Amino acid sequence: MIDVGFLGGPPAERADAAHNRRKILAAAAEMIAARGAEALSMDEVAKAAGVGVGTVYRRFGDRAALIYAVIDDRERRFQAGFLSGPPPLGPGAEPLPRIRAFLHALADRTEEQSDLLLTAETDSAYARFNDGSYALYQMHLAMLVARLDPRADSAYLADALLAPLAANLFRYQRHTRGMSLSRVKQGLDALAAGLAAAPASGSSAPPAPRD
Amino acid sequence: MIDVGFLGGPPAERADAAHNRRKILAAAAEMIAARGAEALSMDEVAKAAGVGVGTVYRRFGDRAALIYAVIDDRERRFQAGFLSGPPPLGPGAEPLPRIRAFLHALADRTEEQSDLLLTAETDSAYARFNDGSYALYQMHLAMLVARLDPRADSAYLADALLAPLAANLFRYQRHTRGMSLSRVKQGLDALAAGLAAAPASGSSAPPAPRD
DNA sequence: ATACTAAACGGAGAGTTCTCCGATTAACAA
DNA sequence: TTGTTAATCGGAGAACTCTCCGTTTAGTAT
Repeated sequence: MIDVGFLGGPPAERADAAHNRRKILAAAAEMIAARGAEALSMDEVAKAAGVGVGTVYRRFGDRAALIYAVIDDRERRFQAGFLSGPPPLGPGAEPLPRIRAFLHALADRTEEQSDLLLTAETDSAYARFNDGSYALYQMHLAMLVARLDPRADSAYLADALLAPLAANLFRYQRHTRGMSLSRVKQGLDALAAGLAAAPASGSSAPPAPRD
Repeated sequence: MIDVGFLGGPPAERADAAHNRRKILAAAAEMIAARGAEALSMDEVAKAAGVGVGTVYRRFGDRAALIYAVIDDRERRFQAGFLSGPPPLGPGAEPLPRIRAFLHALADRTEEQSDLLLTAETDSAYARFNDGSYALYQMHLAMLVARLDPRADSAYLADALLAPLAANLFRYQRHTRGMSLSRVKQGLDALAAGLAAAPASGSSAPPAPRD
C-alpha cells in the first residue's frame, strides 16, 4: 500500500500516468462518497476520470486494489499510530495492553470503513492479504505475541487475532446480529487475554522450527 | 442446508421442480469434480442439466448456494459426527477437549473442500453465514464455551474461533505461507486453551445481558 | 529539431452472474 | 376427460469485471 521505494526499484511513473492516477483516484473517492463502495463501477470511474477503462486497470490492477487505494489516507494515519504514536498503541507499553490497544483501534477503523473493506474483500478472494497493510498488521501482532509468550506460534496467532476483524464477519455481527462495537472489543480482549494466560501447548522446548 | 421440515412448512416441491433440482445438482457436482469449483459457470451447468439458467437460479438462489448444496453430503456426515458421534467429538467429553476435537475436525473438512468453500465464500459476502451450517457450528461452539466459562461472551468467542477457518485465510496460510495442517490445528488449540485459562475480563457479575 | 523507443492509452469484446416475464405445464377439482 | 390456476420453465438481455492489442505519446539521445 505504501511505496517503500527500493533503490533501483520500479522506474518512476511517467507524468501522464501519474496525472491519470490522480484523476482516477479523485473520481473513485467522489463516487464512493456519493453512492457507496458497492456501487462503484469501473466503467463509470473511467468515464468520470476521462480515461479509458484499460487505463484504470493498468494503474490499479483490479477493483479491490482501487478501493484500498482510496482508503490509503486514513490507513497511513492508522499505521503511524501504532508504529510510532504514543503508548499504549505505540511503542513503550507492555505487550498485552499494546495488543489490546491495537485491536481496539483496528476495530474502530473497521467500523468506520466497513463498507469499503467489505466490498474490497469480497471482490477477490485474497484481496485482504494482498493489500500490504495486512502483512504489516500481522507482523506487528506477531512481534507482540512473541514477546508475550516466546514459545507460542506467534505468526499463526497473529492471523487468528486478525481473523475476527474480517469485514464480512464484522459487519454480520454488527448489523445482522446487532452486536455493539464495545462488545466486539471486549470479545477481542478476552481472546488476547487468553494468549497471555495459557501456556503454549505442546512441547516445552524453546521456539520450535515451524513448518 | 438441511431441510428441517417445519410442519405446515413450504408446500412440497412440484415433481418437475424436484426432478430439475436433482439434474442440476448432478451436473454441478460432475463439473466441479472435473474442473474445480472456480470454473463452475451457471450457464454451463444449466446447459449440462438441460434446463434454462433461470431454473438454476430459482432452485438455488445463487452460485454460492449451489456450491454449498453440492457439499451437502459430506456436511451431513460431519454434523452427525459432532452432534451424536462418539467422544471426544460427540457428546460425553469435557468442554475443552470437545472444542479441540471440533476445531480439528472442522480444519480437516476445510482442508478437504477448501476449493469449494473458497469459491462459495468469495462469491457473495455473507455466503458463509447464510449457509445454515455456520449457525450450527456457532451454536455448538457457543454452548461448549459457555460450559467452559459461564462468564464469557460465548457467542462472540464462538465466532472468533471459527474466523480463522474462513476459507480465504485458511488457504492463504496453507498454500501461500506454506503452513502445515497440523500447525494450523496446534494454533487453534492454543486459542482454545486460552479461553479456558483466562478469567473472563470485565465485571465479575454472572452472565451479563449482552447487547 | 528529429528520431527513437518504451510506456501509456483506450475502447471493443469476451465471458460472467443474475433478472424478468411471457409461455408452458403439473396437480387437482368437477 | 376437461378446465383452472398457480408454480415452474427458459432464454434474451442488463450490468459487470477484466483482457487484448493497435495507436499514441512522453522522455531522451543525437
